[in-house]
Amino acid sequence: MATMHDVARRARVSVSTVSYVLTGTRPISEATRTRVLEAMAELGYQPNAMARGLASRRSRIVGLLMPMDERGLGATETAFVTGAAAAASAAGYHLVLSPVGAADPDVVRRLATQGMFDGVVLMEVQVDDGRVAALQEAGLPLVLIGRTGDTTGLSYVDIDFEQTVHEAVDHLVGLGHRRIVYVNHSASAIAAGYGPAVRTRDAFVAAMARHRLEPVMIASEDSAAGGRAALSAAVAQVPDLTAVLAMNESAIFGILGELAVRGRAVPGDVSVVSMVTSPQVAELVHPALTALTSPGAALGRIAMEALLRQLEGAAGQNHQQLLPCVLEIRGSTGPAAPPVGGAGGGAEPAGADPPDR
Amino acid sequence: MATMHDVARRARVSVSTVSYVLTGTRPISEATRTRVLEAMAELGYQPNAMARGLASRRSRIVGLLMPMDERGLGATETAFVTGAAAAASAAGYHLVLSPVGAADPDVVRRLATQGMFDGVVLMEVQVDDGRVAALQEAGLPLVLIGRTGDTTGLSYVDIDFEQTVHEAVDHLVGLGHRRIVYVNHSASAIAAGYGPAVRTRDAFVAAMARHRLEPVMIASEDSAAGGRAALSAAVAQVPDLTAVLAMNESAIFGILGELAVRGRAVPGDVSVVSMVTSPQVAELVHPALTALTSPGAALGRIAMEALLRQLEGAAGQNHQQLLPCVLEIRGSTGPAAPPVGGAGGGAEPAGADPPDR
DNA sequence: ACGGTTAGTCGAAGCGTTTCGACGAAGCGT
DNA sequence: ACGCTTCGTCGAAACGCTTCGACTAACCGT
Repeated sequence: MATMHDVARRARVSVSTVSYVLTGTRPISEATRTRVLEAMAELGYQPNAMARGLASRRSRIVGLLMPMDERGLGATETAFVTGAAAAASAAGYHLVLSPVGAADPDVVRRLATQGMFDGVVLMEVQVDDGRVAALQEAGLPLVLIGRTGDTTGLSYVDIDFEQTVHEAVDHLVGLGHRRIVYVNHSASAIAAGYGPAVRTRDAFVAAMARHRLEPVMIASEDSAAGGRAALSAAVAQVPDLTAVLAMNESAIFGILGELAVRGRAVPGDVSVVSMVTSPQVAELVHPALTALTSPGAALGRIAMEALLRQLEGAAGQNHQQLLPCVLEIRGSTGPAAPPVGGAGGGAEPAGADPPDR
Repeated sequence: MATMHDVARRARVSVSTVSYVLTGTRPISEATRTRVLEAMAELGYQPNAMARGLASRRSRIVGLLMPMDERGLGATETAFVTGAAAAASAAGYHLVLSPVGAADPDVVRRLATQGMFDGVVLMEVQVDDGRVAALQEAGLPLVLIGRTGDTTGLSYVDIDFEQTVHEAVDHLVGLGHRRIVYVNHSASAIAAGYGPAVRTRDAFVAAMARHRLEPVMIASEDSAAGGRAALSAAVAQVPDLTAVLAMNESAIFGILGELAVRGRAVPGDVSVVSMVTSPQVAELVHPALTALTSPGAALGRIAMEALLRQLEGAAGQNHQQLLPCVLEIRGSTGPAAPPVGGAGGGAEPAGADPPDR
């Protein structure tokens, strides 16, 4: 590995001159500049990242802090990561992936004071999140994906859940649906203050109220089995439901499966809308899902860009931005079935059509 | 940020002593050790990662090099990443995610000579991959996930595709299937020498030959639409096929959908086996998919552990390991339909739909 | 009682950069 | 022709750590 000394010697200049050529912090004559550049090329010189980091107190490394449990990442989270990674790499920064549980602010504090990160993006933020405080105390530039309850003085990007839910509900109500059930994330997620779960819950209540409808929400585990159970619970509670709104990308398939088993056609008998879903997933089933597709990669990218801006320029103001999911109407929603003839729990006139999907 | 000097002063020892306490490279008396430790605790001292890296020539950072195109990562690749990240973090290493296209060895070379990485794991290796040579020239410890054509002198872990395909074929043949079509990745992936695509193709030919059956392979784009097209092509070519073997996690849902549309029941008329698939995905559809589930996280972990071993101990020999996918029989396979009588036997409980993740 | 180890500690020399203060040589206005 | 900036360059001091070569005691066997 050639060092700056080697380059300096070969170009017959001092080390500092070489440094100035590299960083452009001081004027250098065209003549020496090219001489230095040539020397570098000839030696295949690459500046040493550690030394540079030590001397300049800027590592050009940013951290992406996220929980990483056994079940891996969902499509949306993966999109955050790839979006952020692409943005970092494009700006010449390295991106370190750090698995940090939502519950250990101490690990976060240690990371922060190691001086390895110029700044961090924190994912999967809880409404009340100790890690945020730890990071702030450490004085580390910080951008959240998601947000805490109190966001004053914080930079974040997040999905606009309120808007997203309203759009979903409006779409269904516009089709004539009145008895709409919302399948949220798990009860434990809600209890833990998981933002998306909590915010969509509240937004759903508000959206339904606006239409003078009664909001029924079911919490569901994040799995197909959870979805099946949730749909059963939904039907038990609202036997004549005509639409299901789901936030839970994992549960949605269970919901569809259970609907098929019960002989309720989609969208003939029941319309289904999936929120915060990727198009690939929505296209997987037949009929394809009407969905609110999440701007995952965009969020990751925007968060990273905001962080880098904070690192480069004036550490000035915070970047706070909400991006709604966009409604993409596909085959899983349709006009509400006409007012039910029979009452109660009766099965449906699913009739002829086999419940294939 | 407290430095070692501060700790040393407070503990009334020299800087080097503090360092020895930290690294354990030289014996330190119990008395001073505790004195130093106390000083650290009181000051909230954290060693500076950059300085340590510079002085010791070991950054404790490893790279995970992988292509990251727009469409993001599949479930299997994501599992590699999380597995590797967990292993790295458990060993006190940082993991840098570097998006590098399969086609730019120069970017890789630059990364390698920057001295930021102690070693790297390279994912999505092509059969003939310039990046491997670049990394080797740079003398950087290296482990592959996947493998090149010639693996002498290389460390890698990979899925045992040969074994996996044989198991899949044997399972189907054991159920009496004779006309089996294999849906592979896209033609362009195969042409590019994408290992999984190439190796499964060859293994499929071999496996079928062993049973004296004719191997029919269809290349399919990685999407539901691609899967539908592939199934159509398959039926066109082998109208009375009784089983489909798919390698393409994205296409599988299109295949199932198209099967349903054509009124072929799964597994009544056609059995379906999905290879290199995660249980979550397999469970998404109804009936759940018989699948060969990929040991994704395990591969990531093993690769990382092999790399770290190489970093710590003797840079000795290479770690070369193949892990087969394990067959998990679910509802999508069954006995072959009796020698063709009529076609459509009636409606089916078709099945299928689902998602990714 | 004496050279030879060994345990425990220190001081200083790096590691490869950045960055600060200096300094000579031009170039400027007047 | 005079001081004054500005330009271009240099040397040296950090940055916070690891590591090497000493050095001092205590301990060993003989």
